[in-house]
Amino acid sequence: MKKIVLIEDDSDLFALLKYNLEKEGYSFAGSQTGKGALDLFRRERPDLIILDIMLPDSDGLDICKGIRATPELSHIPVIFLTARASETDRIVGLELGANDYIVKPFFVRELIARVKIQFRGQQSQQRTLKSGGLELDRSSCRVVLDSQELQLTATEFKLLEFLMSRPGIVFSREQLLDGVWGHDRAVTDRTVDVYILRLRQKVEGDPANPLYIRSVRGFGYSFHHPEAVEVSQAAMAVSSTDRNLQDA
Amino acid sequence: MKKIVLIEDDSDLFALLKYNLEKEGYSFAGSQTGKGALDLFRRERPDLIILDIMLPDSDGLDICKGIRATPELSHIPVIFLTARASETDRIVGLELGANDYIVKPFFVRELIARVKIQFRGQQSQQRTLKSGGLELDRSSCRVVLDSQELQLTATEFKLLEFLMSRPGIVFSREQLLDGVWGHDRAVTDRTVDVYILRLRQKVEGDPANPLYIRSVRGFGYSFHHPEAVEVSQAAMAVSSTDRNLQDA
DNA sequence: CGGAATCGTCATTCAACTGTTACATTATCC
DNA sequence: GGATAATGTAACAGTTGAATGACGATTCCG
Repeated sequence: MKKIVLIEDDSDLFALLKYNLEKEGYSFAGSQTGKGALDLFRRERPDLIILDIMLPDSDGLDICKGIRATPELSHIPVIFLTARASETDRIVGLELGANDYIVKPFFVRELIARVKIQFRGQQSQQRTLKSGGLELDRSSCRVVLDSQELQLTATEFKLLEFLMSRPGIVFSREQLLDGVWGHDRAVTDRTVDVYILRLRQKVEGDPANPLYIRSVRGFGYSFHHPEAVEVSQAAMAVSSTDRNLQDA
Repeated sequence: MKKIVLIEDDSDLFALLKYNLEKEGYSFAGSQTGKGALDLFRRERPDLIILDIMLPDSDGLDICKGIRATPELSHIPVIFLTARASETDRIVGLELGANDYIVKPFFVRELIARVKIQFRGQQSQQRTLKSGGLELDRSSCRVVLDSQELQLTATEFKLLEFLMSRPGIVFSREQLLDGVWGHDRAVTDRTVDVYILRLRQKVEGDPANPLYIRSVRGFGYSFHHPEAVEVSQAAMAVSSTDRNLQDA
């Protein structure tokens, strides 16, 4: 369930959007004042922020700057909401790091549509993730290894899905806990190790020689990148020229 | 450089956008007719498509549907451009898979800003650092030298990343300890020497003649500036020619 | 209710990494 | 050239980090 936080001082609009967003199935939180907005974000860890620019007590642009400057918030998409329609206002808003900019008055359904867009691209809408003999189907929550179905638990599945959807990228235990267990977790980071172990026991033919899940000492874990080999081969073609130069 | 393809029948607007997008440094292609648009996309493989909805010969919405239905194109972001401003039109456009929707008349700078948004996130920070045959990938924590992967420890990696991300700049041991080990370190500054040594043993072909990591006596260490490397390689190429000449 | 599956934690083990030291080597200055 | 300081290098002992097996707690399900 995606969580949205709204900062909007107009009570009518606030209620209207709250109603519609909740009806769409989003988890909702909000405030009618800009004061303490950043603290609210840190507490709620929303997946999307909708921000009125003109607030009586503070400037939405400043809040946005604050979001982008806070490491644990900087990745969250921001949609600006405003009555200002001048060119410079729009540009400033967008260039400040907003992901979208909606001018009042607007259609609620358009806002909903634009909210959905922010969530679309994030999850590589692929229904199935494949790598080598490993295949994960999101819609049926099934994992198949070499045409043999595996029995994964819910947590194991989510962890594998998280890793497979971002192949090659190394995640710290912290990031994995955030992504798989959720930010309001109460879980030790060592737990990740254990789940990686359990996953490997099911997924890897030889758990001692992991083919899919890589440990990166001091950093975390990553899923094997399918293109890693291709890339290094391409690099070889190029760099051989360099080597010839040096050899000469 | 990112490539953008524009489908827009209005000659004035087409020329205006072409001019501005190219001025922004984007590679540009386009057509003033909707016919054959999908073929154009398949040929050009753009990173972004800007699509007028109202075309004399075809419907932009259909083209968008076609994009989303074509596997090799489906991931490409689409921005709709249109004079239609009714609610249903906007919703349909957005829900059809468009990533943004701009109503005419619009400000060119706003369009540019919205184009940039589509590309943001993809390259929030430089993912890979390159210099000569040395390549460091931040997201996968990998280092490749002349197409051969190196096994670096966490500290070695962080040190190399620190230096490579600021090529040419000389850092004192103090600064390196702050940047790599953190402010709350309890580490002797001679430790830096040892890690530089270990890095050189892995990174430099000939540790006695460092190509990448330079010692600056009395000050500290620095990574070779990319241009400096090129120059030295160029010099090497020249001198080898000389040698060959003399040998001949 | 009972049993099984799942969850999260803990303690242990071992290999790898870390940081220090001592000593060798090199550069710099007079 | 020789004294001196800075850097390079090798070896070491302590520490850390990841893999692993075992354990109690919780949830699920009949």
